[in-house]
Amino acid sequence: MPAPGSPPPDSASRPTSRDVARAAGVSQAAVSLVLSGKWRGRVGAATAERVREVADGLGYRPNLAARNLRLGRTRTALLVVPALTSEFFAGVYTGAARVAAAHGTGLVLYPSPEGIGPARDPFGSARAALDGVLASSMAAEALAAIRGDTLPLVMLDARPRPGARTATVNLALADGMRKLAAHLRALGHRRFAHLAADVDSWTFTSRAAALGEALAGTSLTTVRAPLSIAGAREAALRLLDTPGRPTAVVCDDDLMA
DNA sequence: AGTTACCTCTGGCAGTGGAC
DNA sequence: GTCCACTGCCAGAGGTAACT
Repeated sequence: MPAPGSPPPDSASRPTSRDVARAAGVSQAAVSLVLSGKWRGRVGAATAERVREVADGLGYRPNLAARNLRLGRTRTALLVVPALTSEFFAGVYTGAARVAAAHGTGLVLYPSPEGIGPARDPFGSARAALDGVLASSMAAEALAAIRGDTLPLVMLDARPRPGARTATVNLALADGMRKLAAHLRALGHRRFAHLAADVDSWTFTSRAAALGEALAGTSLTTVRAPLSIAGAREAALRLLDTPGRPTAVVCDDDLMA
């Protein structure tokens, strides 16, 4: 019998549930039930208390690799974003991580070095390391290397794919543009410019279309600019230097604004 | 090339004791 | 003797590395 608090002699490194079982005088299965909180009705209260005490004394921590192996899931999800230069993505991560934690799942952030292009698999075998993938402002096709055709995928701010096994959460782009246009019109603006991000993605294309529709019948000039402060500034200066310059400029992104 | 060990979890089942 | 609730154990699955 090992001294309380010290690992049994045959335990080469960290204690296992088998060590706890041996020290507590119960089966390994009973240890599993107690420590996973599913013991009521199957293990006596006194026994459960003893198992917990022994586990604490030995410093037992479940082996996550073995648990993942047994359960076939890792309680880990990956959030892929095309960049970390925008506060928007920081907000996405914070919110997603909070909700994931509330469901007992960890969230790993992966700013893809390829931007919105096809993302590489950061794990080598993401399908074995993850339970699911979340992606913000990226096309589902760009995530093929990471998720294959098996990992669940939730897309944020991306083209909906009817029929595909993919959930999509989108902003109310058209409604937002309508409200924005109505607000600017109410302020008396009649000449508009759209400082559009020079990025070929569904969200920016959709925003442009929605804005065009909302401002139909007005003077709307669209200028494309790199998604950066310097690029947007240069494009805006050019725009404001033209005759009949716009009185209101709508930007695709906070960075450009 | 085939076998074993690693570690955890869980469905199914056996043993025990109390009530009727 | 039968039924039921409670308690705890057995067996097997899962991927990979080490071993035979």
